[in-house]
Amino acid sequence: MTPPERKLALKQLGPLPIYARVKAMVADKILCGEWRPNDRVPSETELVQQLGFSRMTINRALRELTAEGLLVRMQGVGTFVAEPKRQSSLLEIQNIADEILARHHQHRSDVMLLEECIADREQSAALNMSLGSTIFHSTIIHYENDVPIQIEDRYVNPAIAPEYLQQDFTLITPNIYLNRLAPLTEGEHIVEAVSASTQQSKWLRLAPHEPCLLICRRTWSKQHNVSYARLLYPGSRHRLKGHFMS
Amino acid sequence: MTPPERKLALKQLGPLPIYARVKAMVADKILCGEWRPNDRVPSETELVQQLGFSRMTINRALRELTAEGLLVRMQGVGTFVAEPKRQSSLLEIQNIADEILARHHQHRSDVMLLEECIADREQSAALNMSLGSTIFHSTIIHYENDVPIQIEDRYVNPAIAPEYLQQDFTLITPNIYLNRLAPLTEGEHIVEAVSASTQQSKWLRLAPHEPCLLICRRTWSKQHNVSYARLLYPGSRHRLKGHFMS
DNA sequence: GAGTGGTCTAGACCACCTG
DNA sequence: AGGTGGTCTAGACCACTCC
Repeated sequence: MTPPERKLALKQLGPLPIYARVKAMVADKILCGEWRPNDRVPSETELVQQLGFSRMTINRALRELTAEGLLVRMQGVGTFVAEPKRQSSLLEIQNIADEILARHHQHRSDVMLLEECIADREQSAALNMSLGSTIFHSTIIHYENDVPIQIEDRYVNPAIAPEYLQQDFTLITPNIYLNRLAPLTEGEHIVEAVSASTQQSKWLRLAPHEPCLLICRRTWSKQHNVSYARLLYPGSRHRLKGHFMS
Repeated sequence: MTPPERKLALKQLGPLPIYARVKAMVADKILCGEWRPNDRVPSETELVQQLGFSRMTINRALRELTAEGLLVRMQGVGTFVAEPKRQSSLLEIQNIADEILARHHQHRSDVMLLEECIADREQSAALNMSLGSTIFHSTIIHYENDVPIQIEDRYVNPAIAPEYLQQDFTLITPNIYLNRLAPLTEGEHIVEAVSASTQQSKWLRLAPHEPCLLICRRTWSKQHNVSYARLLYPGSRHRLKGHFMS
């Protein structure tokens, strides 16, 4: 690709700021395997010439990718693709339907809500969108042998999954559906213990004051923020387990 | 402090780059409590005038502090001190004292119990010892700035740490002590949400029915099972966070 | 409209590494 | 010496929020 074409391609990537588009381009080459670990990445000067943006902008893109662990930089030497990180089983994104089937139990889900909504502060922050954007929202109850085991509240970036509201989530979980559209490359979990609301208690058939495990999971596909899920489990019916070695 | 003095103070901070010194100054004011959560931080323009550096430099400092979670910024509104987060990594075995010190807070612990006991079914299974073996047991409350944040119930294999009962665990955490004796090579976490007992509620100063996060952690050193810890956190005062890439 | 943060530029100087 | 990343500046334009 000649420099002007490359610049054009970057410009077509959407309304993202330039540094973000440069990040996306570089991350893409790394994640799709075109640039392999320990490969040398073009220098800032080269990218300035190739892409036609100022060095500060290129520098910001590469600096942030370094902070995110995709690149390694050495002053006086150059910029290189980092070795991929190890992953932990505790953090595996598991599809709840598969998890239940693996226990040889039956999985069923009820879709309680499937709507367009306006992102509030928490949701917009989690999806990295501006406050008041239109996003998709689903609320689904998952059952294991007819015992409710999870309430899945999911907020989805409509740019990634424009047909989200037309899906039948009793047949396919949002997790699987989204993974087909945009294979996830990155995720973040926050786990905490909370009390359930009255509505949630009813849906999960909880004993009074029964504690719940709340897992807030944000997922990315390449540089795009795909969805934000709040998974609520009855404390008595679910645990998270993880194993690691050093 | 007048602007010239402030700039001087920053210059004396050492050979760090300017943006890092600005970060340190701002972080310092937040962590020492001079700027409290939700306080407004001077705008970029104000800092440019007060400190005499260019706006790009100030911007980088504030942007990185935002990424680190110390600040929250809203376009058109301003920059504010973020609510402190109490969270730890899902992946790493962290020593709670270090974790608290990393937040620039004070750590203190009370030893409530330090005894020899007979392993019950759960404990013997966790330590892979026979039912009825003699094991060591400690119960310690950890405080962050005098707020109780964790009850650590730990069961230890006496073969690995014969002097366990003679230690002063207000000076060194069991975690560190054991790690020195037998560096851990393997671990397992089980995370769940539970209610606290009456005694635990009292120790942690919990509101009625406040849910808690329970982390049961087994650790190994080489082939030897070292200890089994049950870490109980108030749900409102602690989260677990994990990040991964594939 | 005034103030805020978000971004971008064109140039500059420096420390560092390698030939 | 020449290329690399690391930093800094002075100015600019924009989108956003609040009054």
